[in-house]
Order: sequence, then C-alpha cells, then structure tokens
Amino acid sequence: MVEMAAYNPDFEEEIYNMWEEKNFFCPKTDEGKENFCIVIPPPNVTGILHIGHALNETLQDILVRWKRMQGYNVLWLPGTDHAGIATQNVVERELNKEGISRFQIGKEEFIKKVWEWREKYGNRIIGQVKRLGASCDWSKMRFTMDEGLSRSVKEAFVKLYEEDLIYKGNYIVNWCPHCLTALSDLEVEYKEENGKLYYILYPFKNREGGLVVATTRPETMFGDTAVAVNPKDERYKRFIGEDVVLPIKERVIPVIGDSYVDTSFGTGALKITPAHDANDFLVGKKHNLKEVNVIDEKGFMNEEAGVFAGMDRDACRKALVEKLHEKGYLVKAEDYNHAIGHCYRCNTPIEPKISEQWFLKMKLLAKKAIRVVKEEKINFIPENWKNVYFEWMNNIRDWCISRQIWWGHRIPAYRCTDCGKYNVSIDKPEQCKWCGGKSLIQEEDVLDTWFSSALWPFSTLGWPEKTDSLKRFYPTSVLVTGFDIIFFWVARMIMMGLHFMDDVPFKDVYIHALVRDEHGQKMSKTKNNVINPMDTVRKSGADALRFTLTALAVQGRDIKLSEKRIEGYRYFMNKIWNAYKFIAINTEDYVFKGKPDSLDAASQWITSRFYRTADMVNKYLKDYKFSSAALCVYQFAWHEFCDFYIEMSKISLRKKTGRYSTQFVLLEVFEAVLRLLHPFIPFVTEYLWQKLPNKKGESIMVSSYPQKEDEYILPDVEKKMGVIIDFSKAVRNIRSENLIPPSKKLNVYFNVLDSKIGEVVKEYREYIGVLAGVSRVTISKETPKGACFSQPMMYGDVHVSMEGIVDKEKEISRLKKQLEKLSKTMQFLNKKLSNREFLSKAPEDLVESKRKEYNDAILLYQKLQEQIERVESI
RNA sequence: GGGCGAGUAGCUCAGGGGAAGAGCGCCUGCCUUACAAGCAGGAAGUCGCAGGUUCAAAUCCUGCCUUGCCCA
Repeated sequence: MVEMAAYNPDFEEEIYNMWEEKNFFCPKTDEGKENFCIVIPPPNVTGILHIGHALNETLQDILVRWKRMQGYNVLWLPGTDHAGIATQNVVERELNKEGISRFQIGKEEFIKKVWEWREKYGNRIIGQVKRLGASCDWSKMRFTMDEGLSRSVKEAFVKLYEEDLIYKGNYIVNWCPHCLTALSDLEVEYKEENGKLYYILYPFKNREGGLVVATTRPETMFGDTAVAVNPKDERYKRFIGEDVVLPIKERVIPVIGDSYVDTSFGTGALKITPAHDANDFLVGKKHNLKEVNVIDEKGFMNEEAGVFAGMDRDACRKALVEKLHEKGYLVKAEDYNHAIGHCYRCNTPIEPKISEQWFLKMKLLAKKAIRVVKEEKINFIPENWKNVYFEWMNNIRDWCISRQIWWGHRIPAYRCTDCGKYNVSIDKPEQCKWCGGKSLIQEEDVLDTWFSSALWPFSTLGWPEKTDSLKRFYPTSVLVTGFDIIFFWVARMIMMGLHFMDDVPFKDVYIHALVRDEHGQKMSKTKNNVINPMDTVRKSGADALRFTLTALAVQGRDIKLSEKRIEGYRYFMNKIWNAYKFIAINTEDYVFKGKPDSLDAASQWITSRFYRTADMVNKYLKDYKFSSAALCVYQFAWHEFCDFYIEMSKISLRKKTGRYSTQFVLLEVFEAVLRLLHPFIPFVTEYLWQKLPNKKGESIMVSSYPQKEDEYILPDVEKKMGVIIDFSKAVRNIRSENLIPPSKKLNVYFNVLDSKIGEVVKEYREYIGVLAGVSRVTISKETPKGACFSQPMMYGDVHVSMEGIVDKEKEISRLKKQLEKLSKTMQFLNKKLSNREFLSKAPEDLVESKRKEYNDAILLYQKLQEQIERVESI
C-alpha cells in the first residue's frame, strides 16, 4: 500500500547531501564531450544570502544541471571574494563593540582578526547557496585572498606595470573620510539631496563691486585659487585677468576665462577649488592654479580654514555661512537639489581629494574589449545591455586601483629608501634594481577588490599556471549576473581576460533583473520588505522558491516577488507529488514486461505532447528564456498530464487489456517529466524519481535530459484528441452553466457532420465519459427528439438531454451570449472579405482561411439560432 | 542634460503585423477514491494618448504623456 503524506519539502537537505557525497557536482572529463563552464559571481564573504543571490544561483544551476544532463563536461566553479572595504568595516565594527579601534591593535593583528572572522563566518553564505540546491563543484572552491589567487593578482599587477599600463600619480580622487581610502569612480553613488545654492560676493581687488559666485559647498572656498567665467560671457569677459579677494580668507585670486563654465548656472561665475572638486582640478591644471587642500582625510577643516579649522565639513559650512552673512558677503541662499556622491560601502559623503594613487590605464584595454562585443565574440542577453556597456567603455577613465585599507592584496611595489624609485615584482627583490640599495619597503596600499575579481574567470582556473582546467574550460561558456555590476565586474573581466588570456572570458553574458518586493520597491531592511530566501526555503522549500524566481525571470524586467507567489508555486510541487501518488497507487502490481506493442490514443497523445514540450523547453533554455521554459513544463505537467492524461488513464487502468500499457506510459512519461523539470526543481524531482520502478541510474541529476523525438510526435493523434477535448469541454460548459451536479451522469448525443469525426468520437467515447461525466454517447446524424441542451460546434453538435432540468431562461441566455460573440466575428470577417484590397493583396491562404472561418461562422450562427428557437418552444 | 526600458484583465506579467493570453484575485458549482494546496465552468481588456506606414497595427514609424533605471 502506498502511504504518503502531503508534500513537505523537509527531504531537501538529505537529497543535497547525497549528491555531494556521490561527487555528482564534479565535472566529467570526457574528451569526446563538449565542455561547459560557469564561474560563479563570487558573493562577498561578509554577506548573507539575499534574494538576488537566490535568483542568480538558481539560473546558473538550471543551466548547469541542464547541460550536465545533456552530457557535457560541466564545471560550475564556486568561490567568494574578500570584499576589502566591506569586510574591513564589518570586523572593525565588531572590534569597536569591544571598545577597540583597529589602530590600537595595529595592522598585522587586525588582519589576523579578519582572517579569524572569515574562518568563522566566511562560508556562511556558501552553506546558503548549497541549501538552494546549487550544484557547484565545491572541491574547486576559490577565495580571492587564497594563495593561488593572490599569486595571480601579483602576476597581473607586475605585468601591467611592466607594460606601462599601471602608473602612480597625484590626482584628485574620490576619498571616503570614513573608510579613509580612495575609491574608484564606480564606487561612488550619487544621490539627490536637498541642499542650498549659496551666492557669495568676491570683491574685486582693484575696483568697486565684485563677482558673485554660486556654490553648493561654501566651506571649500578656503581652497579657491581662482574665479572662472566663460570668455564668451558678455557680462564678465572684461574682468578676465583681474583679481578678486577671497572673503574672510582675504587671499587674492585671479579671474580666469574658461569655456568649461556654464553661463546659465548660478551667476555664470564659478569659484575654482582644484583640491576639492574633480572638474575644478582639471581647470586648475589647465591654468596652472595652485592646489590648496583645506579638508583633511577624516573630513575636518585644516589650518587653511583659519578659525574654522578642526570643524567637520558640515559644521564649518554652517558657521561660515553665518559669518559670510554677518559680513555682508552672502548675497542670497536658495533651495537647490543636487546629486551628492556617497561611499557605496558606508554611505558617507565623498570628499574629492588630491592624493597619490595607483592607476590602471584603461583606454587601450577598453578598445579591445569594445571590439569583441561588436564582433559578437561576446553576446549580451538581453542584447540592449550591450549599449550600456559601450556607453561606459567609450567614456572610460583610468581606474584608481589603490586603496588605503588593510584588508586586501598588498601592492607588489617596493620603494627604495635610497633612490626613492619603485621596484615592482612578485617577490621582494634583494636589492634595488635602480641603485642597488638594500633597503626596500613594500607599498602599504592594497588593491581594489575588483582588481582581483577582474581576473576571476582565469585566476580560479589556475592562471598563471597553464593548468588542464584552464585549457579545458577557458573561455567559460556563460556569465550570469545582475546589471548592477556590468561596469564593476563584467567589463573589467572582459578587459583582463583579453589582455592576459588573449581570448574572451565568456561567450555569453546573461544579465538578469533585480528582485523587488511586490510593489516594485527595492528590498531594504529599513523598508522592512525584505524576503529572506532562507526563511522562504524553510517555509516553502527551495524548489518552490527556485521555481517562482524562474517563472518570474522574464528578460529585461525587474522581478516583483511576494510570499504569496511563492506559496502559489509550492502548490505545483504538491501537484507533482500527488501525480506521483496516483501513479504509485496504480502501479503497485507493475512489473516491467517490455515495451507494450501498442498504445491507446491517450497514451500516444501524451507521449506526443511530451516530446513537443521537451523540444520547446530545450529551445527556450538555449535562448535563456528561463520563464518560458519553466512555464512550458508547468503547463504540460499540470494541464495536460494531470488534468487530461491521468483522468483518461483511469479508464484503461480498470481494463485487463490496457492496464499494463497505461501503467507503462504513466511511468515513462512521469519519469521523463521529472527529468524535464529537474533543473528547475531539483529536490522534489530527485526524491520522487528515486521511488520510481523505471528509473535508470543512480540519480536523476546524472540521467539524460529529454529532447525531441520525432517518431513520437503524432499530429494526427493530437488532432483527434483535440476533438475529444473540445467535445468534453462543450459538455462541461453545458453542465456548469446549467448547474448540473457532477454526480449526475449524462446521456449525450453527438450529431456529427463528418463521419470520420463520428468514428473518432465513437472510438474514444470513454474518454469523454471520464472527462465530462458522460454515461452514454450516441452518435447520430439526426438531432435527437425531445428537450436538449445543445452546443453547436464546427464539426458537430453536442446534445444533452434536459431530462427534467428545465431552466429555459438560463440556457437561452447562455446560447445568446455565444450568438452575440459570433455575430461580432461575422461582422468583422464580412468586412474583411468584402474589401477588395484585402482579397487582392493579402496572402491567398489567409484569404482562404478567413473565408472558411466566415462560412463556418454562418453555419454555427444558424445552428445556434435553431437551438434557441427549439429551447424557446419547449 | 544623455542613454536604455516600461505602460496589455482588479494585480503581476507573457505576446510582438492577420480581431487578446497566462498566473493570482473575483463569481458559480462540486469533498468526482492522486491532490479542497484540489476539480469544473464563468465574468473581466478601445493593448497609455495622437498621428503615420499597411489590404491589415497591441505589434512597425513619429510625436506626446506617465513611469522606472543607468550615466553626467
């Protein structure tokens, strides 16, 4: 006896452990087979899994399981990245809780603490990725700070330096006064804020009056070294070359002319602060202006600010504005919204600051990287991300790669204390190659985490060693990631891959959407709308979560996710579960006796439909149409296999002759459906598959993926079953609309036009019986005598004896509704067919089919009318 | 300011030249021996607005409106 409770995903972890123990995640290395490789976008070690990761891992796992089942040598290479600033901040916060600052314990001790922290928590997210079912080869897991990858980073740095692509220079960079480090342009997030635009009078030195400049940052005025106006500006051009006096500070600065100045902004006169504004920096360079630093690395005013020294930026602004007002320099202040840059790790407002940093020259690298996408050696899916990529690449600026933090890859540059020059090499040199000096000190700065991430597709495979893995799996097949890191990561991997491997790092880039809450809001803790994937997994199972994300993963649109949605797809798991239960109950006596000689129509039909479905799923997956693929199997499994085939199988299971072949097909198709579904919902499919008597092999995940089999696709059978289904639906409609209870079995008459259809109906009337609750079917060319509900159809009419059920009005209104609809159709068709242009210009077969439609409609119309009259006459 | 999307049923979204589709929700009837986490049926849309191309436009083109995101 089959005894199974309702679906409950508690078995998922057990299944995962089994897979892992049996090493199913490791790639085969079958020389005859194609290779398929994905490197995971490394989640950072500080993190816990959020719903975006869940989507990302799910899509990759679908591809990987699909390809594995198709027989490829599949490697899904996992790992984590060290997330320099983020991790340092997390550990620092922990220390602060104990009242310790990192400076108290020093760099060495602090780094030790970070490693300890990483040992303890760094793999937390990996456990969560596993819980989702991700079939990564965990034996090859990498970490950006591990020995091999550190070696790759050094190698890459040294090479780039030797090729003159890396330089050190004094430039204005984005400085985070909280993290105390430089950031790359990308690591700054601009946010609109309500600020003020202050109009400040800078008096002329040698004449009356002055220039009024507009600024959002008055506190930087201590660093002003010029006032700029547009040389075309009639209002001001005569003042170019004169001097103004910086209020409060009383410094004399020149008025310069530069076309960079936007005459329509503010007053058209711009204060120039080369040391604290990126644009002003460039203007300053052009005009040879002095760079006066007025804000220190922690965001406090320095001695240049006079009495304001020691205040932070905000406090200084407030106090200074008051003072300017008092002294009559403040002309006005108006409300002004503008975008302010913030540190993407700690959200502190960025301070543009001049400092000495290491940069990577991008122009050349970018050029090649643009070309491979243009030449379609790399394809973005969806395609339009290509434009985003080009846009950024065409306007690329040099990449500031040095960070003044402690946690990361220390720059392999050694400064000679004797001659001051750098020796850049993988290991610390014995002596300075410039002067032979012995005293070499390694650079304190570390590299941007993204520098190591940029090497990920080949560093993880063993580069710079020429390993087998590297040979076999580079270039990788596809990269699956979110659009938010196209610049941060995707573009840089392409540049580095081309530079070091002389080949693209991946052939396809699938960019998926962001997961939002059900109202389209970004999920965030403060909004309290976060769906924690692990909570969901506990509640509904990883399969339900995966299937939901997949079903919603339509290209080019954000995903709006709600708990309810997940629950809904959990019902699908339950449906599969119950289908199994039905099959199990009905195959208890099943013993395999070979393939049946012949199959009944229903079995042929479901087999045919299955292979069509399998074909579509493969096509969709090939095009990365995850949602369509998932919904396509869903539709088949639920609405064809369960709703129709299982229902129809109930007839033949009762018969001696058909029982075996039906059991066989139930098992075969169900087993195949499980395989078709496996990449999407690996757990429940494995669990049920293991129970099937007809499974072949150790695990569904290493069985074969279904594909199109032409010999089983039978259009004729599908057509016939289509008739049966239509007839059944007609009866169901009559039944429902007239509130005839399912318990009441019906006598049905079919008045067929075509004797062939009559034969089909006759042959398969049992199906109609079980599908529509019909006890007797009579085929006749005559309309039966007596009161009937009738449903006219193109190929014949269904009549159901009213037998005492006489709600005439209800039946008439049901028919009239159809009549109305039909008359609209006829009007439309008539109009079309009386249009000469349509007849002469539209393709012939279309005209023909419209004609047929019209004729059919006329016929149906007449029949409906007759039936209405008949009912009325009762 | 520049770029890229989106606007289709109450909601979430497919579709992408031959008169509208799904899931959820809603209404009606059913505990039909796998499943009430279910079954059957039904209602519901000028496909953002205005032009244009076409025999034919939700679909292609132009403009506008609304809206989201990215970059400056």
